[in-house]
Amino acid sequence: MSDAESPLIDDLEHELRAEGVRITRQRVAILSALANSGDHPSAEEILERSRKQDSSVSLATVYRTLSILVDRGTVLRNEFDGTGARFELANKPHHDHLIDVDTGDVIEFTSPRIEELQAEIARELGYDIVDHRLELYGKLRTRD
Amino acid sequence: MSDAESPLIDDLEHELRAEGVRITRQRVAILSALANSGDHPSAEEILERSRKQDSSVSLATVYRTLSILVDRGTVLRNEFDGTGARFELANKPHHDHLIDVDTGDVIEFTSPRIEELQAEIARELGYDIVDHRLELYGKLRTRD
DNA sequence: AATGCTCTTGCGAATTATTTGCAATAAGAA
DNA sequence: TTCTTATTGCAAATAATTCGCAAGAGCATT
Repeated sequence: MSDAESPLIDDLEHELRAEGVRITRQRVAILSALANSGDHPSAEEILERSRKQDSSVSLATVYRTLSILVDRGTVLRNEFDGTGARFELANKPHHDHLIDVDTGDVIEFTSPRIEELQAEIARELGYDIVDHRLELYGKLRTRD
Repeated sequence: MSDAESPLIDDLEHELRAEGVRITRQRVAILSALANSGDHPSAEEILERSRKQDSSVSLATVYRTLSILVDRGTVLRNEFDGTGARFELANKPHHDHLIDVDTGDVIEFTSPRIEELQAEIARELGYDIVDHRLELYGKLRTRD
């Protein structure tokens, strides 16, 4: 059993260190939890998952670390339903979300056309977009 | 000085009454506050504004009433920045929002093209859209 | 207008999600 | 190893919203 981390975690650590962010056990555990999550975990879920690697992680540290990572753009914060934020590593290309209102499942999608239209609309209104949020809430189409 | 309410409030009252919702002083005051607001007030702001008409309104009642109105589709709930919900009467045609990140101003816009694309994307993923949220966060374009 | 059944209200306490103060601890440079 | 300073865990503090409950209205009926 090696202690070797994944190249992804390794890269993130180096980037962070380069910016003067100290690499603590807890932060590595949190980054790992995020890196190993294919979904969009809440702070509470990230706490549970990172504790498997380092049981000393506390919820306050999860929040503090997420805050740093979100500010740096390393992590994306989403607020899908209004019941707490959900996070994901920002190592994938930009995408928006479709939330299944029945199951809570989150599906990622991209639409360059929509992005273009957004920029166009903002431009017409005299603005430059600094961020945007597009969420579709849907029900699985059935043929009952 | 007449006590006559606006036709809008009047209509809303009738609709609500028809659905068995009791029309209380507080509810009328809250509806008026919403009807007279061109912006997107928070629950706290709606409390202040409705108290001008009926000083007995409490924050709990504002929330309870908003909840009823949102469920009925009479009022729309937005969560722009994550610091509390903002509400607006749903008597205007559908629109999305562009939030000025510097001033907090909210500009409404519509884009039939984006709506179409959203439906198309959902359809391709096997879903029917039941709701959606599109928010653009922008900075006023300047020529400094 | 008075009655009564039921819904609504105000109040304060309870929740939920997140942030903060503080003393103890650990990173990382020397 | 040592030292300086950032980071941590814990518990208490916030912020936004919801809830329990007894008192107080709606409104359909008389």
